[in-house]
Amino acid sequence: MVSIHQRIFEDIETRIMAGIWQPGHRIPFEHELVQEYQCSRMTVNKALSALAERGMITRRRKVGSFVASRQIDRTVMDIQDISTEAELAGHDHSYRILRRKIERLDAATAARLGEPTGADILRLHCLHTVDGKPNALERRIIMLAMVPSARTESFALVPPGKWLLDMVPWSKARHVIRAVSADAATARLLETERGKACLTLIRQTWQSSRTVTHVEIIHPGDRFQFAGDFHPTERGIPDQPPRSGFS
Amino acid sequence: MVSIHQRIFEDIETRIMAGIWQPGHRIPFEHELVQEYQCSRMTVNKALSALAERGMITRRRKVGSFVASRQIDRTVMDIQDISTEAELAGHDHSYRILRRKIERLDAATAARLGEPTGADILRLHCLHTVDGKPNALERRIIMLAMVPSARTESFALVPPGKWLLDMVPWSKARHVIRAVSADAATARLLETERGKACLTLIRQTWQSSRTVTHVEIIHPGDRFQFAGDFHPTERGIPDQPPRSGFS
DNA sequence: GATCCGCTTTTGTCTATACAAATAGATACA
DNA sequence: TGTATCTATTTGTATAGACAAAAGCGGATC
Repeated sequence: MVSIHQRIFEDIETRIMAGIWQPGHRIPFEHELVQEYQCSRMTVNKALSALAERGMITRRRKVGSFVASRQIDRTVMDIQDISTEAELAGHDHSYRILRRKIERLDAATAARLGEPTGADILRLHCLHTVDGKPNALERRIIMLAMVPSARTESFALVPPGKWLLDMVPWSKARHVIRAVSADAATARLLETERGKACLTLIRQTWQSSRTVTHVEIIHPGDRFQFAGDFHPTERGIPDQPPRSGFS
Repeated sequence: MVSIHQRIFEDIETRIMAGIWQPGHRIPFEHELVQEYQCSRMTVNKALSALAERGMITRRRKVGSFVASRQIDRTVMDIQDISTEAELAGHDHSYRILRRKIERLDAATAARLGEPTGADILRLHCLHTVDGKPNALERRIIMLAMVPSARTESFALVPPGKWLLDMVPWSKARHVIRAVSADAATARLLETERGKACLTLIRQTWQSSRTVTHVEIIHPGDRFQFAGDFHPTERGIPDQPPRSGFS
């Protein structure tokens, strides 16, 4: 069920994480692990290479492999975009523009975005469909001062998110995830009941302190979730490489 | 000077970074790359495995390898223990144990966790309060085989999340965020209406390949959100961990 | 003592082969 | 028409053997 190289990896990882093998400790040589696990050197090598890749150990020819310096604990999660993910997973994704209008920023929205009232914007509403079912409602604001070419773009062929990625460099993004109950209009579009729990992702993207775009993506709670794995193995490389006489 | 697997890795990486191969694009099969580079499949496999490890491509048997989604769609958020998070944001946090019981894993839950039925567990339910208002309902399962000392711990002084963080090393965590409607019991505890949209964070933590704990934290949608900043770096985890908190 | 040379150990890479696991697609069957 | 089974393809894992590269070590030489 669990492969040998994975088991070796985990055995060593566990000992490092549990502090049984402190930073600087020499890990058994490949040929010793070959004896211990009764497998080939390539298998051991794969496990140790993976540990080195993750920065948990450092390896030096003729010297050996050593536990790297202390770990930095971080609990991080990554969030993937549903449309891209859907395509990758072999699902059918399509979208439809519900609204496309050039407006001026009203005071309330301007305050929310931290941009001046009256700025030219393009307001876009899209409905994303995965395998024939409505999966997400996208409500986007594009700052036309930052992306003038959006003024004439129809977004008929390329979804706005993808188009913007290719078009505009960005330097910062802020994400907010919240749960909201669907209002009547949203529920109708997403083909769900009113009041249904929906997962909303809000993303605002800046290019050097000026907003490029602000997007709100609303998913029905029963059709979407964010998921991600995390390995707490960010380890620094030791400043001075360990030497043979390390105690 | 540069090894073959490294060259293959870099060739593909370059094409992905330059956008020549867009997300979703199929990467040549291993046997095709073997032909192209005139090397063995193991060498190609090493390169592609490394790309998959880095999250630049996804691989599926019988199907092939594909360019993964763009980095902006794989944003990173950090998720902390509730009490730590509340304290950081300058809020007053307290909690109350609603249930603390040693049980055996039933078949359904066991399957969900990927652990054997009948294993000894500690089931813990906590209600977290922030600034006097119920903020989160925590439903936790601790595998007693992995954390024997939890059997006698009362969790009266230290919240279970924090206690476990200090107590048990972990090597992998999986997070899932979803939106759910509150059932009657949940709504009553969280002092909200039934059917209210709630944000649920599910986290399963492993040490090696064995589950340490599984926790479900349910927040009322109007009192909580996840938020995080993200700055683009090279593909991978950003230099500075983003923040997360209330607002 | 200093320098160079070669020996040895350990990791790094590569090959050719083999079988296992997953699964899309085709085929047979109820 | 739907379901079960088979087949072919692709990735995943493992092996045994080989040579290369890095580097510590000791010895020979100046």
